[in-house]
Amino acid sequence: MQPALTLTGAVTNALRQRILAGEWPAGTPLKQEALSRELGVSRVPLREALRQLEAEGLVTIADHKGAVVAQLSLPEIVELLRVRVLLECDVLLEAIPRQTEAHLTVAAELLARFESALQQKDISAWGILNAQFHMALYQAAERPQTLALIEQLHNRTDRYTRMQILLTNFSDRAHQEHSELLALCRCKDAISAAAYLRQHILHAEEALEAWYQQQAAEACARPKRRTRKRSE
Amino acid sequence: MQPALTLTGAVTNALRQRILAGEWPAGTPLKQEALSRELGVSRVPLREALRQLEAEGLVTIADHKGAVVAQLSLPEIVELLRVRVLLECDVLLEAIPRQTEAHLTVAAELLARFESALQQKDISAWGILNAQFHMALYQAAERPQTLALIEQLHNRTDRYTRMQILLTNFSDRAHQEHSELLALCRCKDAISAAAYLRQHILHAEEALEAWYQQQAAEACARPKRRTRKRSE
DNA sequence: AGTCCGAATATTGAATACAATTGCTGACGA
DNA sequence: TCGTCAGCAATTGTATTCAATATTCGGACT
Repeated sequence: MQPALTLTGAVTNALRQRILAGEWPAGTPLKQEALSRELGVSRVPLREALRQLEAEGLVTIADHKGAVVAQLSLPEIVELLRVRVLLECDVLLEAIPRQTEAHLTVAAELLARFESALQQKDISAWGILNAQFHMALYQAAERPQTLALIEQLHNRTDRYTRMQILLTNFSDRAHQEHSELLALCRCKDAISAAAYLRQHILHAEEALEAWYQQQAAEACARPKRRTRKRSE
Repeated sequence: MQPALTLTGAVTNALRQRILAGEWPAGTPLKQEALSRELGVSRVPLREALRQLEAEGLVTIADHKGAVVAQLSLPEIVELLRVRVLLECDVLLEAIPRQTEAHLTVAAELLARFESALQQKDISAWGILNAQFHMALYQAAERPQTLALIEQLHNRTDRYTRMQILLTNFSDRAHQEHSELLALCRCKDAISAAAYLRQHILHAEEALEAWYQQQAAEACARPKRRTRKRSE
């Protein structure tokens, strides 16, 4: 994930990171001219980066209208989380018997940094560390293609699950669940770990649904509201 | 999937279709100048299309070296087929209770065209119809995100499963399995259908493994062989 | 006042032009 | 004979320029 040798690659990574960090809310237009000037490149590599990110599901491009940060509806998020349950549980089952102490140490390390990020309310760090912790658990499965798919799913869903954590004060629960998950991996109880992981993801889904309900209620109570230009 | 309003979109679709049709073997270099001339566009939209296809897993781009048609090793194919088992079975379970007569009719139609394509040894049509048949069965699940993921997985794996079918004379078996699958959907036996689908995909995997073994043996027996330029 | 139309502006799409990198060829020397 | 390295050709990467489409804003008309 270093700067990359080509500008297109560098821009792709930079944009991906900034989107994942939540710098722009979902739906924010990504103007080619403005972004390319800001990044100090021409529009050509920027456009290529946007195409790639579109295929990754992070931005949505409408012909002749430009790109916006991808937006997921609640049913869409639920779908993707369900896919994550299927893939991540399967991979975890294969990973646990192969996990060495080294793997677990890496995961524990990430979990510690995750906890400190939670305490400092460092939202963007949270999302990254959460994904990295999950990935660390799966690494031993040695299924790179599947892991890449899972990573893409995280990239698409983490912005939303993170939002849920932040707004529902589930930080404690999230950390506790991660700790328990790691413990189950340590004692090689793959079945229990997979079941627990399933619940972990489904909990996030439930909390997110509840939050959406509340959000919808608020939006309904207050009449519609126009958004104005963002300042440069 | 019509010509698309922008050249980038049109080129993306055209290249995707030609790759899926097997026009170029895996590993074939896709020269920008040659392809853009052939398609009657400049290199700009072509490059954007290649980026998108790379994110879809259909081509591989190496910096400053160009794009090649994506190539999967046997373990990678096995991985992706396993993911397909997980996703497709899950979706099928949800689809069957919701399938109407209309859904089943569409699937039956595709199956018939699939059969005729098999008889005519129309390889490229085979692959498309196979994927479309599977998709038709899942349509009723109303999980568009998951279906899109499954479609991408088909795009990446179908070239290989098709090859396996062609070279192992499993055409009869493939058609028979599809018929049986459709029958199980008709009698709303979701559990059996999912189990059968699982076996269906795993059969393809086994046959493919066998073929790879044989292929490896041949390659080992015969010394290496240089490939020359393709004619324009 | 409100709505509809049209020119001006902003933004995206694509082609051309230019720069940088790769790899090929062949001469040179140990 | 083999390796090495200079220089050229081929290819990709990026910037600039031009064209097409969308949006905005102002004014005329109902």
